[in-house]
Amino acid sequence: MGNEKPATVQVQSVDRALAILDILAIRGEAGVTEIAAELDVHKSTAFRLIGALEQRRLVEQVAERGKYRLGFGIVRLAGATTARLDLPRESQPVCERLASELDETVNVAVLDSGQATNITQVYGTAAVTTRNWIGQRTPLHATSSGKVLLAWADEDELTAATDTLERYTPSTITSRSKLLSELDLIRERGWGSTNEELEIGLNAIAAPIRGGSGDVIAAVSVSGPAYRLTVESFPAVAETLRVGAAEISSRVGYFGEA
Amino acid sequence: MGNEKPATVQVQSVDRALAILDILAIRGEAGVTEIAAELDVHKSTAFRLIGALEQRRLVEQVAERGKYRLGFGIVRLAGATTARLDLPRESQPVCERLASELDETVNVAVLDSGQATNITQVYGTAAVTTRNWIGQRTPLHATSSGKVLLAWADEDELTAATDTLERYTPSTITSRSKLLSELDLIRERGWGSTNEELEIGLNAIAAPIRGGSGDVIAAVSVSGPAYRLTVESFPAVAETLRVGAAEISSRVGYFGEA
DNA sequence: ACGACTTGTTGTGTATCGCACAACGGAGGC
DNA sequence: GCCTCCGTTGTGCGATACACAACAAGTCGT
Repeated sequence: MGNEKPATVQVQSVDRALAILDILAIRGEAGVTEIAAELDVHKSTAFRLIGALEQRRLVEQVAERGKYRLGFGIVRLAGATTARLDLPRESQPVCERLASELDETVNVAVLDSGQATNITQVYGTAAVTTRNWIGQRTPLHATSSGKVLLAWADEDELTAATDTLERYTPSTITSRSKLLSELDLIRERGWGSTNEELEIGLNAIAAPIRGGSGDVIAAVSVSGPAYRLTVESFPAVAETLRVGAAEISSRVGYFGEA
Repeated sequence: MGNEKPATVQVQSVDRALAILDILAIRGEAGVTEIAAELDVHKSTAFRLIGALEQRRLVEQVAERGKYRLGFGIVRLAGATTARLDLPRESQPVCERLASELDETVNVAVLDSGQATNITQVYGTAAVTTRNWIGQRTPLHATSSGKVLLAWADEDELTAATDTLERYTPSTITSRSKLLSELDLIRERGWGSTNEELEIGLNAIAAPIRGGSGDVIAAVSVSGPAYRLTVESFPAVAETLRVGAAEISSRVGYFGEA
């Protein structure tokens, strides 16, 4: 955790405390000794840091002298953020309808420091489904949401994201020029897709969600196994998705042309 | 901000950083100098602390060299919390229906370190309405939600909350024995109310929301001006609210008797 | 029932790091 | 063009975060 040197000067103890939040987000719950090991600090250090988070209710103890988990202070802070929190809330019912209609997993993701972060997820009814993506970050060039977010990203974000393109499957796009062509196509037709580019057997389609100012602020996607979500079905599924994306956009304040 | 001595030893810089999150939650956005003044630290100190939060995406800068606001890292952490995040999400549609049906502001609040914290709010249609409570904390003894949460609180929470009872209006209950009697009545009939106890002209009614284990985890309330939400209307409104509370309870996993 | 082990928690001295200070660059207003 | 204010940066120093030692409590095996 501490082996990567941050780009900017930062406050070590604050960074450690925030790392604890990430650890608890990933693990659900964890004890002092576990967290100390993960942070590579003494357990008394971890204990004090957890105490500081506990004081502000960002962390709470599950049981007396037991494990810790994220506290309601996180939700309280999230509740106080700007309308961007509306996105998970407003997209939820639309995602439920899309999941029901398309019978596959539906996600909403936002661009967050060089990766796509999933904030909403609704499963289809099939037993064979995708895993839980919420809170997880996925590479931009190898996901349908990521490509859509890149298609409307600013120059800096695009440059940073196309610096190195990691290959995940034989189908992953690792050529910058090929990726840029694909982004042109996405902007033109209004949707993006991946065909076994992140994972063998996994396909996905995504459409842009716009904010009040018309900028693309998120992407809604549907994903599923390639044998169900076939390439031939992409245009039809994309059309349904674009309707849903337009509805989410209007719910968060975008009333322009969709 | 730093004038109250915390009950437990804590990490000063971590506490300051978390205080910044609270400042940004309250103000929406703030600059370095503003935050420094609020924390009573040098602006370079504030700048470093903000930088540490920015590194972890809990804070982001609105514009280059400009003000800061809470970042998407908060939502990502919130998205990773346990089912308790479901409460805002699951209560939203029920609150919308209740607001439509009762035509007053509907809130959901949880007990959070000696106060009621509002996590969901839906307005009625009237032009005369209440202000936004989300993320804000209200005193337990002077709000309907607070009383309901107290009625089912454990002994420690109850003792702490009834230590000093601040008077907000001539009607505020400031007698501990009188408050305890009121809590008995609330448990008996299943709802609580305030009649101009927090603010002149403001009335409210609340009902308990139960979690999977049957414990009371939140309260749903309706509030409005006293001339509309009259004391005579309380029992009927309370009944509607209890139905809504039961529905929210079942949505978050409570299937016992309601 | 008891001993061993592990974990959470606490007191404390010290070295590291958070801090304020001084200074700079940029933006905005006059 | 100058002044003011704010965000940002480099740096020395003392306050605080840290590890260490130790203790209390819970769990498990015998």
